Amino acid sequence: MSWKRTHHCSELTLENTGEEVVLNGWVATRRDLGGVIFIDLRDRYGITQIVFYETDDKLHEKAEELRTEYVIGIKGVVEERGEENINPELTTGGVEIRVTDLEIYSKAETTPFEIKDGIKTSEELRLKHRYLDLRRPEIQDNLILRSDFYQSTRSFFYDNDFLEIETPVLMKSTPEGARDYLVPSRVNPGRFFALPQSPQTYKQLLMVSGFDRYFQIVKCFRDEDLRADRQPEFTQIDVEMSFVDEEDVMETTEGLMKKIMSDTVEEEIETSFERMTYDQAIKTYGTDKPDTRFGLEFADFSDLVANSEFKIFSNTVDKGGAVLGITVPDQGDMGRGAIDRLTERVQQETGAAGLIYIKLNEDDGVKCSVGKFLKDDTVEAMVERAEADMGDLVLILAGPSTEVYSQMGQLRIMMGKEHNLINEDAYNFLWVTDFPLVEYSKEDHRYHALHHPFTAPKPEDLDKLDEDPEEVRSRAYDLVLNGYEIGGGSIRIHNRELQTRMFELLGIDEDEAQKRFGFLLDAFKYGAPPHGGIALGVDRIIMILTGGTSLRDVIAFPKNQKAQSLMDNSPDFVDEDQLDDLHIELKKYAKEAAQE
RNA sequence: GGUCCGGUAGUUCAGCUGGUUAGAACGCCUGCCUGUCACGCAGGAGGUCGCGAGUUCGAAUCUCGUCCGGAUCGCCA
Repeated sequence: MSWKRTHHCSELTLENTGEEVVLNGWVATRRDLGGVIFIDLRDRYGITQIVFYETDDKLHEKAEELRTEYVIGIKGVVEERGEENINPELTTGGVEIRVTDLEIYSKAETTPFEIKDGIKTSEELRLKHRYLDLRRPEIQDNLILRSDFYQSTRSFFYDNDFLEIETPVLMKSTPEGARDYLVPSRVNPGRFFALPQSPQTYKQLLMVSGFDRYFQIVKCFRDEDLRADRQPEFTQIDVEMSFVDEEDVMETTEGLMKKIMSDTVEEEIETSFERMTYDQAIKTYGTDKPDTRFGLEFADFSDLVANSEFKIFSNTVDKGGAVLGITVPDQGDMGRGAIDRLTERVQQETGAAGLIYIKLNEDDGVKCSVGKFLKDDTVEAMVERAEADMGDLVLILAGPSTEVYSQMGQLRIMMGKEHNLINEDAYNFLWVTDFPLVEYSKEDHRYHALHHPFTAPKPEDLDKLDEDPEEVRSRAYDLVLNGYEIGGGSIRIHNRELQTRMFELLGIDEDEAQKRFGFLLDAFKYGAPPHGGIALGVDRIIMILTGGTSLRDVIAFPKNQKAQSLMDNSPDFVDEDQLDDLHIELKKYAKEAAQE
């Protein structure tokens, strides 16, 4: 039996002085001074110092047994600490509990790592003993914020007439897009369910059913390789609305984010968010998810150097490529060695062929690394366009358009981080709009939907759908926060004919379309409202709000880079019987692995 | 699947031009200590140097292979 606690560990203050209390918790630290033993008692709310005195000899003797991470209950009296003994670090720092009775609920072995913030232990060890890692206050705080986030989200949607409707976790596999996680069907030999990459088709069907405004906090699954900001199972806020256009969805999303920011991190943010077209984003930041917390926007020198004698520049422009520059402030005095190292790094990390620069400093004036091939007034014009001042450094890359923008984008981020140009306290929300509807895949020799096959094209671009599909813009929008894509959505196609045309464009013929998405096309026959929506990445947003850089710190039980759970060792091999039930036979190499 | 980085005490790391008994800090254990809160002091235990092979008189150190972890590219509509 455990004693019922009267308070938690961050509750007691001077106002409670003299009260008899019961506390439960874990021993965080023990400071045994001989005649007196101090214990920091920890629970998820905080820490309270409890004290054992030698004069209570039996109790003191028992207290000497206490070790880190023992789980205990104590009865005691709240006492005021002396002036010089107050600990300003703790909310309970003005008091301590003079223990009158002690119960040890559970002893603990020495933990593989210390239960405290800021540990340097490998992620492997932390994941293996995740239940211990989750005791650490900084991880607990992340999950507490996550809980607030859910609360805030539900309250926002409830207040705005949205319905929370669950969609199936076992659904039809749609090979379009990411790889599906498959679940075999015992009752239907040879058939498989897929876990949803997103409830996309279901939420559209809910619109057809007339549910008008839907949201769901939902797990999604993608069987692709992992990154620090990518887990195989992740959580989305999935939203769909009928009789709306882009503006309505964006406005709703902004309202949601405003409330979440206020409820979780107490930031009162401004709406409406900044907007930028896809084209603009690529041309000024080299990415469709620009981090606008710092400048370093691209300057395009292509026209200035098109006819220059420097062949790398003129040839690049001839072939339709671009010559781009960014101005790094106050780095005009960068030495030769540093620039060489930077060049090598840029080549290695971005794949750029080389790095050209213009240095502006008091000693050398304006100095371009390829100055002898360029006219002075060309360099001057470049400096002017780059808006570079004395003391600045202009970094230049040249190459095919398909590569140079993204390379420059990477270089921009590299410089932003290296020279501390990023305002870490800022939350920069940004809408990116006017995405291309499709892009051509050289690998598959066909067009791929940039967003998904249900995204509506812009009406004014419809006439280009057949002869110039890559020029067609879509009614899609992405929400970007501090350089992370935190959400994306679109106005959908609600017309059967247009949807069929779209499938055709993507190389999915009528039969195939009917087989894969027939249910959706059929639904559209019976009166589909215009509709659109968005999906927001919960894990990523929380990662940003908690100031982290890894999704693993905001998910209670995450997977490692190989999509395994190190704690419970999943995925794992299963019995032959189980496979038999599922009508599955392993390939030879898989069987061998299973037998090891 | 490719590239890069790492694997030495419970933890973080040092040792790596090959050479006596593999070190430090934190943690852990024991003792002392009545005002600590990173308690202090004294002492102590703790190692398959990821694994396998090779080179060598001799390998933590060099070579190859392999396993494990991470970052990144491909991939992620």
